[in-house]
Amino acid sequence: MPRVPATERRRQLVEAAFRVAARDGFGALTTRAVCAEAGAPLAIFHYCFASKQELLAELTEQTMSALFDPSRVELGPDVRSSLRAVLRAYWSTVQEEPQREPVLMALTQHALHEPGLEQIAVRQYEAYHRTARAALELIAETCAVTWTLPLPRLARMMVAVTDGVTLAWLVDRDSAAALEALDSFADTLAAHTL
Amino acid sequence: MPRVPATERRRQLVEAAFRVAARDGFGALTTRAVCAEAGAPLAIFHYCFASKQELLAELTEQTMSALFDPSRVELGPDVRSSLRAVLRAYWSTVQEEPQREPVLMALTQHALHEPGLEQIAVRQYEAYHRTARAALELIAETCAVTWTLPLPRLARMMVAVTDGVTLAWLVDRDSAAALEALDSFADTLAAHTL
DNA sequence: AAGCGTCCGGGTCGAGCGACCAAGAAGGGG
DNA sequence: CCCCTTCTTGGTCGCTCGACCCGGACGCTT
Repeated sequence: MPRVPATERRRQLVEAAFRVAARDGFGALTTRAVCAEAGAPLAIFHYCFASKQELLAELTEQTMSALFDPSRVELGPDVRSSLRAVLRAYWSTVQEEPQREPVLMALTQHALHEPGLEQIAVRQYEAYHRTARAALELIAETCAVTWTLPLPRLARMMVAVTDGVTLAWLVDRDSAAALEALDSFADTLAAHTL
Repeated sequence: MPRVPATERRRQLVEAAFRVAARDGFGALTTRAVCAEAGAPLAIFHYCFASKQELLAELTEQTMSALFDPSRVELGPDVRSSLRAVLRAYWSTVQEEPQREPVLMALTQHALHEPGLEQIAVRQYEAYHRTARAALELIAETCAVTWTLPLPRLARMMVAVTDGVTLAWLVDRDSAAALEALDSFADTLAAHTL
């Protein structure tokens, strides 16, 4: 084992944890599995992290930071095509890294029932809603329109759409149906502009 | 412990399992916790179930059977109000038994990564889509309209809406925002009629 | 080259897990 | 009445888990 600074080791372990959770499921995410995946002895773990919870918190943050960025999407000329572009961009990130969303969902699910981790799920969804809101504001600005519904509500709807479509896809892996649904949602949401 | 037929015991254990999962989270759903909740000795478990997986399968089936039934919803005069009625009826079942959806979602999540349980999640979502489709057909018939999108796609959208809204609500427990989102979705989906 | 803070790693502890067993109690049918 | 199926029960096995300890190796500083 090469000698490596602790912060770097932490990063390695977080990455290994992601791979384990993605490949074998959240239930298989044990300290032993993480260390084995990282090719490190078991005791490394509690040298780098005070507890497993600390790893989970960092794993969430790390995975969230790779989140979809709406400001890099090339918007269309009108609201409808812009919304499609945003949702399709989200979807392409899901397809590119099909493991990220399941891991994030499992982390949310886990955090909801784990004392001391609840706020992780809350911050996760605050970030989702912030992202959706930013995308909506960007579209309104670019296409020179105003939304006829309160922005927070539209943002919630958009997060619900992406979450819902993703969840169904996780189960049946019907990518075509997922993309169709997202496109149709883009059309329906576009109706809420003036 | 009173003497009780095995099938009845199974039912008791499934109910106890639901209470444990609802109260303490899916991670706390152990054979010991279930038996303790049912007030039964541990060995009862493997007398009634061949394995823990068998309990989980039955728990899913049992919980699904209490699912929302769209045929009992009083539809409105037009598509928009009918859709609102259906979604609001779904939401009221969520509010009445706020534990059911989290348990079902955790079961789905677990089934996705557990060999031999994957088909449970698939059947779960087939049931969801069937239910949504039935509701949409009922609305079309009652309001004498036709949908301008393929029924399977609309059904998928509806399931995505309910799942997405429910998921966000599990995190922030903002019931008002959830209901607003559902109402707005009803309005947008109603646009897809001729 | 000596010293010291940083990092490695084998080994282990107690708790909790799913699964199982053998013995015993209940109770209905012959 | 006894027997035999059905159900109950305490105990325990083998395993994995998170957490931890401590001796030792590294390598930078002085």
